Amino acid sequence: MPEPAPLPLRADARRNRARILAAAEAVFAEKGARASTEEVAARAGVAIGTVFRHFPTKKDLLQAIVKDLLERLTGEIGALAADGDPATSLFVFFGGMVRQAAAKKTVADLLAADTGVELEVTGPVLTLRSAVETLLLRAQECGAVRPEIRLDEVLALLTATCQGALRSGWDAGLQERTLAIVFAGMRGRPPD
Amino acid sequence: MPEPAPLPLRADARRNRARILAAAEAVFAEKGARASTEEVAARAGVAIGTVFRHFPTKKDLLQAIVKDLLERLTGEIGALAADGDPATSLFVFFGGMVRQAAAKKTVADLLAADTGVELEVTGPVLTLRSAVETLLLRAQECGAVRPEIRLDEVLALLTATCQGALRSGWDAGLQERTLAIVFAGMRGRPPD
Amino acid sequence: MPEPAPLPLRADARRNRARILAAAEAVFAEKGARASTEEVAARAGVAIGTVFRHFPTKKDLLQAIVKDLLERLTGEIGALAADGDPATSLFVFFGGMVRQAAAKKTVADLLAADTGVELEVTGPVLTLRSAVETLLLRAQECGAVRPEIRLDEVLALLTATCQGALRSGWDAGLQERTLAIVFAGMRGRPPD
Amino acid sequence: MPEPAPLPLRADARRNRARILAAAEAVFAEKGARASTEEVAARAGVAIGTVFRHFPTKKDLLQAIVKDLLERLTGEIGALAADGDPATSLFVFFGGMVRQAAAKKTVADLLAADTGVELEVTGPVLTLRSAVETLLLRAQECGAVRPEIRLDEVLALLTATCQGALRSGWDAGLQERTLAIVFAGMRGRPPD
DNA sequence: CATGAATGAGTGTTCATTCAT
DNA sequence: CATGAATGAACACTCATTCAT
Repeated sequence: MPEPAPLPLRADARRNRARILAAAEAVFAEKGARASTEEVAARAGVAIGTVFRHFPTKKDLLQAIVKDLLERLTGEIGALAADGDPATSLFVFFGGMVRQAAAKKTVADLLAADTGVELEVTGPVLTLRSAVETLLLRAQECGAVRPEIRLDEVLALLTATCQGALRSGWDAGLQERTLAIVFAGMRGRPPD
Repeated sequence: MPEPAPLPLRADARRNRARILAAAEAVFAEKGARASTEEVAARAGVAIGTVFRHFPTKKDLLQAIVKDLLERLTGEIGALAADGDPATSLFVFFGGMVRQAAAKKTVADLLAADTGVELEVTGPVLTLRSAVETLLLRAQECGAVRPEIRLDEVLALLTATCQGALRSGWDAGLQERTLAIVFAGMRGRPPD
Repeated sequence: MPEPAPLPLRADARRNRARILAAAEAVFAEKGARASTEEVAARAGVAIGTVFRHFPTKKDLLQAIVKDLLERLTGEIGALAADGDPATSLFVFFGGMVRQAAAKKTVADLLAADTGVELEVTGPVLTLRSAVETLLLRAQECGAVRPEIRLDEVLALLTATCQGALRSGWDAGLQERTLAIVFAGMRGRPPD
Repeated sequence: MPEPAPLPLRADARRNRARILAAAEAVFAEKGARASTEEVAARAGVAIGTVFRHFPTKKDLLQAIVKDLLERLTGEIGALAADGDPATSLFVFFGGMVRQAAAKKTVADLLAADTGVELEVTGPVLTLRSAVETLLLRAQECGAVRPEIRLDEVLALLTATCQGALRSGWDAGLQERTLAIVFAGMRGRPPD
């Protein structure tokens, strides 16, 4: 098991780490995972060496971004599970994620990216899974999603739709109509 | 308009062209469009110069593969439109494509891939579109697909599902259950 | 000593040889010695193999062109020596060569070209030398060129002026004014 | 306008930059502009990447050499204009340049070379032009150069003679005798 | 003999990663 | 710690030359 990320002590180092992560998310969102590490450094306003001090390989940097993202998503789901309407929360979350995937390359692209390396983020992914599961179960309890549908299918549809939205540049209308079909499939009846 | 691919005349050249295409499809399927042209050459058992004689740039090679593939798909659809049951043909084709995407990275990955270059294959894509349209209209005529669904959504779902299947490595069961949900959405009623 | 160029027997081969030489002269005149042999073949309307059958290396091809050129020049000088005015023939020849160098890259460029290989054309060069010498001696006899000037200087000035004209793209006026200065130097008195 | 060459700040980088420039001048002087960048790197004792960090393209490297050279020449002329005898300064400079061209391929070869790319060095060239103009005007004022001769002809003769000296390998004696003729043409009377 | 496909060493250039300053 | 210069393997592409058809 890799060391659990020793937090840097000096304030400027922590600040740099954050700036690098933000820059990396922006750069990779814009240009995909093939953007060069140099560009991330430039956007972050630090030297290339600093990036590699914080993230010894490019893979580490990508993993860190994805982990951040997964945690943020898990948080959003938690909020929905606490306050949201059980019948719609799953669809709200699902739709939001797809809509944002179309804007940022990050989510879908990095989750299964064409990096040539496998990003190891199983931990955060599992957490996300169970967060989504909560939404799913609650939706099924009130009949908003057909009972035989499992978590795996929901996640499969989620990643598929994100990838599709991302890579094919759907416009807003197409996105909504496509989601409507998927949601109808999950509900087991025509869109309203 | 660039010259429409000067097909080689000599038998050995035609053989090599085919071997290169096959090798390229295999290599890019396995490692994505970032695999090197050298590797394609090696797999084809030819020297690097031979690859570039047949396909002057890497982009040309990728385009050739995609074009081949689109034409093959269009052919399959034609057959279904001729002989198949209107109510199921669309689903048969859709499912088949997703299943094959899971095996080969080619389809979805190359169609909108992270190549850094835009592949110009609009012609074959349009042909494919209208082939799919035929299946869709016929399915709608017999009530197998809800009438308000348009071609664009079908294609969006198709590419999304292929991408998902491809990039996330769905197993056969998951694939079928996911497709069942999508098909239910298109039919407007629960899966049978 | 290399074999004295075994003349090809078949008529079509001889024709091809001539077409290749003409094409090579044109191509190299236009684009310099770095133009590809493929381009020569294309311009000649033959396959690349045919070029290499006639001229086993690119160097051989360049040599052949230069030799041709030198022989043509030697011929022109012979004509001038036979019919021309002794006082002006040298200047006529000199000027003509520079003017043509400006139009064609051939002369000057190939004579000392940046080919990376030394073209071995000593024989034809010696012949050309003695042809020019005739013009020089006759010019000196009638006082049109200062007596202490030697053949080497004339040739040096000739190649220098050709190179200059060629590589720096002099316009017609500049060419004439520059030649006037050189000729004044050779005559030993101001230009008329 | 491209950024004006971000001069490196660190001492080792400045040292490397200088070594690369020196190596490039030597290599290109010896083998012409077609020598490979790799060879420059080897001669400079650095890795290939270092050359490209300092000069992002081969063209940039060539330009840097030429610019350096032009500035050095302009400096020499400035010194002559300040201290030298007006009647001889132009000839001293002209002769010096030709003599050095014979030793180094650099000057003439790179100024109008067969590089395949146009080197953009108009700025430094213009500066050099006006420096030479100073020498010319002063020489004409004291009757050492005929008044109708323009700057363009002087420069034309200069580049031509450099090219000639360079590409044909004149020996010292030939060089001097050839220059004597050119100078006689510029003075309008026989060499002394 | 002509053809033109195949070869493969070589070129300019990029970029993740290391390490001296 | 940060910096940014150095490294060098890798890549797309070219072209003189060879050789099967």
